[in-house]
Amino acid sequence: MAVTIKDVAKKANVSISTVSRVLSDSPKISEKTKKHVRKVIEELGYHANLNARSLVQQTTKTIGVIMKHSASEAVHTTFIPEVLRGISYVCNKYEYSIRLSTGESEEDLFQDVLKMVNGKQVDGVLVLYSKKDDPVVDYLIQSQIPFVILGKPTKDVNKIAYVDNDNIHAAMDATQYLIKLGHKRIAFIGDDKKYEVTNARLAGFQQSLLANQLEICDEYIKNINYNYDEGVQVIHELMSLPVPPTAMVLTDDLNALIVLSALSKIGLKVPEDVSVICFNNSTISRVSNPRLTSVDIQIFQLGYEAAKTVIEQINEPNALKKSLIIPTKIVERDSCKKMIP
Amino acid sequence: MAVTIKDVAKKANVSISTVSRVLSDSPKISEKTKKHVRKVIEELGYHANLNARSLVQQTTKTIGVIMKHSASEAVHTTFIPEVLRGISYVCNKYEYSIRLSTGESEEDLFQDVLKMVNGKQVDGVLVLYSKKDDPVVDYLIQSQIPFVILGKPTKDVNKIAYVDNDNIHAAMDATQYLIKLGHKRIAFIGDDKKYEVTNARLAGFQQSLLANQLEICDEYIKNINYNYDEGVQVIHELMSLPVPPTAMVLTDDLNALIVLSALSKIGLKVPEDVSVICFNNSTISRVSNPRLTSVDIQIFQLGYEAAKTVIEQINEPNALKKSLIIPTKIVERDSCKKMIP
DNA sequence: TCATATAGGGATAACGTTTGCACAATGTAA
DNA sequence: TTACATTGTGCAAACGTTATCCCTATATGA
Repeated sequence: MAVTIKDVAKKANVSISTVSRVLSDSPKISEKTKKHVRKVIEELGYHANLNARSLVQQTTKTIGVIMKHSASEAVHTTFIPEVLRGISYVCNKYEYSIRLSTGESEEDLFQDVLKMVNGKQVDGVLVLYSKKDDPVVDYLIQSQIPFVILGKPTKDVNKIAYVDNDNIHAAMDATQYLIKLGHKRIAFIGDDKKYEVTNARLAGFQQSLLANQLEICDEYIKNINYNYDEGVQVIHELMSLPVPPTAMVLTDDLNALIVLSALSKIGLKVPEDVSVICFNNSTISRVSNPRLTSVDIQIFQLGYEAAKTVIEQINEPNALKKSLIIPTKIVERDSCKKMIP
Repeated sequence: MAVTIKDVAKKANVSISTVSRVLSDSPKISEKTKKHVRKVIEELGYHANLNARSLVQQTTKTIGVIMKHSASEAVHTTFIPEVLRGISYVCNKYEYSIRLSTGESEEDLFQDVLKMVNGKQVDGVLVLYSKKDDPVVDYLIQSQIPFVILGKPTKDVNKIAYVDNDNIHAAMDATQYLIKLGHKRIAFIGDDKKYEVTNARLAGFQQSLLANQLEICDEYIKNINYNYDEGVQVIHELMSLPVPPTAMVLTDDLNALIVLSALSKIGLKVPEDVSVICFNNSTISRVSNPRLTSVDIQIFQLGYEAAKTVIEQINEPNALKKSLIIPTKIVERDSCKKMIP
């Protein structure tokens, strides 16, 4: 059996209250006693049982991190490790730990969240995606637990704390970037339409075209679900159009990698024949061939701020549900080229 | 305040023991009472406090997953999401949940493990890497907690349960594959030498050369740490050798992607000028340009089996510390070519 | 001298469960 | 009728902490 506070108390010849106070470095205990108790703790290799502590303190020092359900194609993205890195960084700093959702299907995921929250296993929750009619978010609101969404909520925007990029603007910037290079026929290739990011970016793309009096052509709007064959198909459709696009906006760099390959397969060169700009600026953008001009959404920072916001919400549950917009920046590399008129 | 078992008991006019028994579907309770209590539970929206349960049952139904420390470059790999997917799958099935390590440095990581294990927050631990002189593993052994390593332990192989590929053999296969295509000058580019995988693969590579009476040339052995510039540098060094290699074995497909770009940068084509085979067969291999011939190490399966083994160890702590070798398979794509003599 | 702070630490009631034991009510066998 | 299982339920002791209240010296001030 593990060594408990009682064992320490007995061996140190003090009460368990004293040991507990030493643990929390209470000023009510003399330095002498502290030193003595600490020595015994050391000797016995004692470590507090955090479940017991959670039980009485009604707090777990743990946040629940909800990823997309694991059957989703999007979990392959380099987004996950990087955002986790940002979250870890903060959690480590504030001495919080992470409980990860394991749901395979959306329903599993929901049950998982239920268990975490109702089971009092977490003090707050961080949802790494945003989509319409998400039962998870509805439940979180109702449960009153502190939580933040990484992404823009689809409703109750004022009641929910969130951390996001301004994806509409970012997409406008990206599109504008291509337009400035002289491109007029620009395609948009998104990923999973279920999630809000994709919609926001599409909206930005369209607004930018409108603002520049360019025609919005439905045939230029596609999506790929991180699947090679699908990518080949989409590129085929796009490039065999009577008037094919000369540039593309991609919402993810893994998809951009696919597009790069698909274009090469039909003998088209980037950026000579087609310019490509993508979102995320993850490692992939930096190392592909050609290297991708990419909208840096600062994934680490997103995770960092999101985690920080959750912890702040936990510590001040009645504080304003503030939302944070992380700036984006276009990182120019080798995948875009000026149109020769 | 949250609704507790007492509230349910009161409202249902039964004792808390009865409610508890209904919760665990004990045969000692009549169907009638069960139905009634369940209805009350539903009405009140009651859900057991899992901390309290953990405390009395001395079990958490949670496993701790230890990644490499988050400052490590390797966390960018597509390995993480995929292995997490495998782990999630199993955890979900067995109703376990995941607590993730958050350590940024190696020391942080160690403290994190200490906290998890000593704090009784997990029933078992899954270590996602293997390296020499790892205090984490030493501690896990000493603490007697069930744990498994994903990778080959550097010592105490018989006392530690692990799940791994046969990396030596896999590397031999990969090398042999190139040799069969007629290559005689083969380079090896690993990643972080700190971890055991890299060493095993290097060993396999060298053994294969030996077995084929090919010279092992130190200048052909390099490594890249998921960094573009480093990759460019390494490729430069390699290809400006008096006798440059005609083929390469890479230990990671993200690194292979870098190599692809670096080669292209100096005007060399894959597979025409240089053949490339890599490990992991993650999404990247499938979508790069050219698509990479890759050793499929079955990442999902690794995660799946590792998690399953931990849970088995938890349920039967005295069972043999069995180890599992997940088979590998070369997936042929477009990055290797027969040498024209 | 007495009254009164004050510092240091002990007892004990929570926290929300599970579970071994006791026990009442009912059924069954002799 | 008595004795004894059987079935269903309640009581209360754990689990390992924290936190509130309380007590006892000793020091301080008048």
